[in-house]
Amino acid sequence: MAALGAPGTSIQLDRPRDTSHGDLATNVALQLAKPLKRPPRELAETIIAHLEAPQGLVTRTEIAGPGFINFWLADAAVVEVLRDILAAGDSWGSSATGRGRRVNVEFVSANPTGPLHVGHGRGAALGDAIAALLEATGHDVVREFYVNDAGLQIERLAASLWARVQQAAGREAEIPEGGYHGAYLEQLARQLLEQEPTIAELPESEGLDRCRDAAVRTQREEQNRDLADFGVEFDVVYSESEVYRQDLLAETLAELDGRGLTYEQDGALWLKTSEYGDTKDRVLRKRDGSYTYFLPDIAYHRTKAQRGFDLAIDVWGADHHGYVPRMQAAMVALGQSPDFFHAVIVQLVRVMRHGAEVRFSKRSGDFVTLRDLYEETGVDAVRYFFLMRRGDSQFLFDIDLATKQSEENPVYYVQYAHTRMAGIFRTAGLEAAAISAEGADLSLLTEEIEQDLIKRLAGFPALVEKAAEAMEPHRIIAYLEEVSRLVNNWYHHHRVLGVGADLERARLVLARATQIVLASGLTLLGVTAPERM
RNA sequence: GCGCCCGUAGCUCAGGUGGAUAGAGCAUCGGCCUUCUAAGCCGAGGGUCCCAGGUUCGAGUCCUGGCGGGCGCACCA
Repeated sequence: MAALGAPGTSIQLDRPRDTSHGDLATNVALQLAKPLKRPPRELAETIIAHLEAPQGLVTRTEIAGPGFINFWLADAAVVEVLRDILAAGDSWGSSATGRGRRVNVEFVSANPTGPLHVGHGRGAALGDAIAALLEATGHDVVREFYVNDAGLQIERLAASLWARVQQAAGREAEIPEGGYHGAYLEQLARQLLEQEPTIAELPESEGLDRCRDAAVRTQREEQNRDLADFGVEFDVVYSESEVYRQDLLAETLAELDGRGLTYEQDGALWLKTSEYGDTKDRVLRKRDGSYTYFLPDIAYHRTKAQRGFDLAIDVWGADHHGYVPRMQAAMVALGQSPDFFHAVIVQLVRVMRHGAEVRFSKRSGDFVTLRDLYEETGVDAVRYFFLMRRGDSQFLFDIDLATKQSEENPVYYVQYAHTRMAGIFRTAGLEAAAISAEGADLSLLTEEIEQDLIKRLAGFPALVEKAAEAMEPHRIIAYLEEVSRLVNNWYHHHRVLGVGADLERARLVLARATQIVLASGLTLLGVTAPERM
């Protein structure tokens, strides 16, 4: 660069989309053309003339198009990565870029007022995969579920159940305004009455307490079962009632006040969120003296910092996206860095069944639950489907299609590629984990498809880092499908077993490396990597 | 009215943070099973990347303005 009169220029090497443009390419000549006032192709020639590449690494360079410089790597150099993959095994793809960073990933956090629906499922799949990606990049991750077990909704739930208990005892009672009509409360009421026949005689306030506890507990248990069967487990379940129990509201209020960020107006207490990017200030304490739901939420997120997390990620449904700026503002107001709080928005899932959109409403008691969905189509398929698309893209889950065509589901395509590798080892009587690259002559892997496949496998760790950084698990899916396409093609055209001892040995290494990458990728997504199908 | 997200093949969607001829799956059409699983492979057709300007050597990607869709705009949770 110095020879060109542009010392200190950083050269960025990219992997071209089109393999006919080489293994690596740089556009540096195009970028320098203007400041140096020289034609880009001429610059490219000068650059190549001054290039000092390690012996035997680059086999060919080319100036292409308007001035791209393309490089081809020697096959023998490409192939060496297979030894690293086999040596690393399951940890291939992991890195330490996030070491020392404590991350709290909060997701699902469904109100304990009913079973989980498909929208929660998308949040569960996404949150769990983001957590897995962060773990793979060395972060110290806690998966957290926040329970809104206090507040108006819960009071309505308790009142609804209490009414059901009264009805079950043969008394007149009505579900209150805005209450819950689902059949599960009738069932629970009968259950409570069976366990304790006199429960309906209790004074109302005591009855409501009992109903609240029973409803929240049974709903939480059911949600946990639904999630566990979906393959999602939480490290911490944090209750809103805990925020009240520890009197964190007053503490939080005092801290905000101490920073001079609150003021009274119209009899209410406001937080100056507009000073931190929100469109307007928000009320913390209403005119009637009660708190808004915003304050306990701030207090709760404040605990995440107090509990030692460096980063708090919330996976929220799109119906809450308008809430992001004020929470962001509140955290900054409390002295956190602007990137302490990060909301990942997941669009609501629309569900299509029998050609019509299924409307689900908790209060009417008519909805498609997450469990319904995965019992019908399988956990692997549902999780894969939820992660195929970016979280913020709206998408339509057609149950009939997912069920009817389950055999053509893309998840099976990737899993099948994995089982094919397992099948090779099974036929050869080999234990997959025992396959080693030691002493194998990998230079025999000269087929173009083999070289392409190896180059893709080599890119896995970088991809995991990017996907983790962007919190976008769907990138893993796109990658896995590409690797599967390559390996299925390879499998179809080239045999591994019975092609001569040395070549067989080399190809077993490639098959094993591919299996490792496919299994790692699927695991990150929470999808199984079966040995047989 | 204001804000956020989205608009890419018949359908569902990908397209690192601006690069070369815009991709996949499904659907359609045509080939391929005596060989490690055909849940597969090979090939074909299919595109005004919503529209109009702008920035740039280069725009699906960035900026502005429209149009269309979703969601949100409470001292409700």
